Amino acid sequence: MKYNNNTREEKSKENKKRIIECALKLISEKGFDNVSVSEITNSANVSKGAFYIHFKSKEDLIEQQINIFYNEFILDESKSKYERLSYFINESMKHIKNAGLKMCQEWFSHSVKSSFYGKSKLSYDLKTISEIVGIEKANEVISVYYGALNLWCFTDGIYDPFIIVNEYLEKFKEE
Amino acid sequence: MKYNNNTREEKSKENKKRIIECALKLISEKGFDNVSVSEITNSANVSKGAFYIHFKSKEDLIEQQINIFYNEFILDESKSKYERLSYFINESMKHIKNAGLKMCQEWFSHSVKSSFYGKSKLSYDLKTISEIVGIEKANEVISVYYGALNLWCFTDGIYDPFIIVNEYLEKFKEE
Amino acid sequence: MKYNNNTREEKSKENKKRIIECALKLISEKGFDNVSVSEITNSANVSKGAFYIHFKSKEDLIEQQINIFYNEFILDESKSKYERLSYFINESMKHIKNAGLKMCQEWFSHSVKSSFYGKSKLSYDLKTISEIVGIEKANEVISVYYGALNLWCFTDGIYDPFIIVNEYLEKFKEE
Amino acid sequence: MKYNNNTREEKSKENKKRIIECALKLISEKGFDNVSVSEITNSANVSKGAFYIHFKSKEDLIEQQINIFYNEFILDESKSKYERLSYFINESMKHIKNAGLKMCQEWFSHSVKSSFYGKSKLSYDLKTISEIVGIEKANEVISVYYGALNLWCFTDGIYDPFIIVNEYLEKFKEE
DNA sequence: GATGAATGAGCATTCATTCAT
DNA sequence: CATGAATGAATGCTCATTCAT
Repeated sequence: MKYNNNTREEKSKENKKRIIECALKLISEKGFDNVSVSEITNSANVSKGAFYIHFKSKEDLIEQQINIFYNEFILDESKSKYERLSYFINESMKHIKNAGLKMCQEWFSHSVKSSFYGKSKLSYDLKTISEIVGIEKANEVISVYYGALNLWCFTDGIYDPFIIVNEYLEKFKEE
Repeated sequence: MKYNNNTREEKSKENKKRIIECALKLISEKGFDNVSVSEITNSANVSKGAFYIHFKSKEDLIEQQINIFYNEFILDESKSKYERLSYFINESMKHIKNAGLKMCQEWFSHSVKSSFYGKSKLSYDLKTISEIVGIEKANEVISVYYGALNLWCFTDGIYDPFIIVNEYLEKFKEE
Repeated sequence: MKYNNNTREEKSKENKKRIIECALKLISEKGFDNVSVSEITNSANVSKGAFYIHFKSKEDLIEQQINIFYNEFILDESKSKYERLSYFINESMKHIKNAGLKMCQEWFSHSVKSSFYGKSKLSYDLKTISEIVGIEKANEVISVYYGALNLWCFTDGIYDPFIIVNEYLEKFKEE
Repeated sequence: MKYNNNTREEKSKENKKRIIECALKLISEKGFDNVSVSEITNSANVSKGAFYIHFKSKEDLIEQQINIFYNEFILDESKSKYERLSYFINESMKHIKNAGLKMCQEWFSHSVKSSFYGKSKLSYDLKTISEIVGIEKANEVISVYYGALNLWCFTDGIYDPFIIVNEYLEKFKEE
């Protein structure tokens, strides 16, 4: 009985995982609004009903997943201000670039309208960066960081956010 | 005869104007995707068909209007680098803030996915700012500028883009 | 479990059957282009969405049904050329007359524009008749056969295709 | 005044002529149902209203024009039965082939549903052919003739109606 | 006669969500 | 938990026709 249950639970988790994987793949290819629940469930080889077992709604999926951008970085307090700032932002950006241009565009497009999700990453970034450079400078750093990502998205990948951000970060070297 | 013609044309133009006004109002309240053509025409008191006399499609409306963010500024060459940069960016931002937070969010959301429209503003901004501070610094300035607007959008208006950008621009005072 | 499944499946099949029945009835009364999906689903007492579970599109319905005119006949090789030809064509015509004048008109109207579906019946007829009378005569036989059906359609049923065709077929008696 | 009137009338007639020409061109390219009144008037460089001065409805246009297939042939009584039959049918078919495959498909598609127009050509053909070969044989001749045209339409022009019909007509040579 | 903006019913199709099985 | 048929409101868009000018 327990064994069966475990199997069931595992299958269920696998289903959810597969739904998420397929959904993210499709969303990053076509954009959230242009992917239907049917497409997701077909591609994940589960029923439409299964989707609604794991997610309250289609929105819920993206809201659960958008945290892909919101990740924990362990900051080593022994490093210099510049090193920590650079580490945090570069790691974050690697993470974002990894998810792909389309996914980042999707994230901007979505977050900009629905402040809640933008906020969850934003407030984490703000908190982390504030701890390093103080609250006054944090807004500017965030601006450059988000602005560079924007440029990357706007130009369909032509502008490299790493270059812009790291050039800007240079000025924290001296401090 | 000519007069009559004018009246007809004028009525048509008024209709188009009213459609645009109502559309922008609704879009800035609810977001482009959440406003239907029916809603727009109902609110503008014209028939659905009338919409398609003036706009090729629903997309066409926003694409015609989104240029609101793309504005020409004549820069006074006698001023200092800082003054010109500050003037250009602050005037642009005024323009954008005037259109409203929702409209700016809509613009980000739309532009980030369809590089074409983003590009038309972006390339103009880039060209103008490059002329003032040189191409190397322009990317960073744009990053801060767009990033600050982003922050404004992300936080539903809590963060003031003017403060962030102008604080950043201070460093061009000395140059 | 199996039983339940059957019930569900059966209901679904019944729905599809009812949609087809109602659609054919309406189409034969008003013509394909003058029947909307709404009319069909209303008359079949199902939702509009249900239609699209069973058919990819409105066109798909007629394309699935038009095969009513394309039927397999087993030809007894021991019979004479005339007997086999007569049997094949008369059985085909019975089949077509059964579907009704309007349906046949619909079929002509549809097939004549979209060669694909006309072709599927045509190529089958051609192949079968060629096997009996040889390829040279087959075109003429087909012409008479299709022409007689045309006459039937053109005259809203006044001309009897059986008479025309069978009179023509007489000449194969001697061969 | 009179002169002006004439000019006006002439212009009006030219307009109608141009509308018809453009309409037939478009219809023969795209099919009656797929050509809108707008397309016709745009292509003819007249206003939409002008269309409705000359034609009661869109249907009215095709109904006025479909007579392209219904043409008078003067038959020389001194010729043989075969010669007259061959002349009449071949001239008719030339006429039809001239109008184009699409137009003929359109004619079949339209006539088959609306017996009236089909009948006008049909009854003329029937009358003429009856006068040559007698009423008993006329149906068969018409069947072959219409059937061959059908084959031509069904196969998108692959089957040559002239060959089929003329081969069939051979048998009237002896008579 | 000519214009063309305006109409608005109508269309095919989509899709997030539900729920009986 | 899982299924997938069913729902039906909603959507963007078309287009024959009208009519004030």
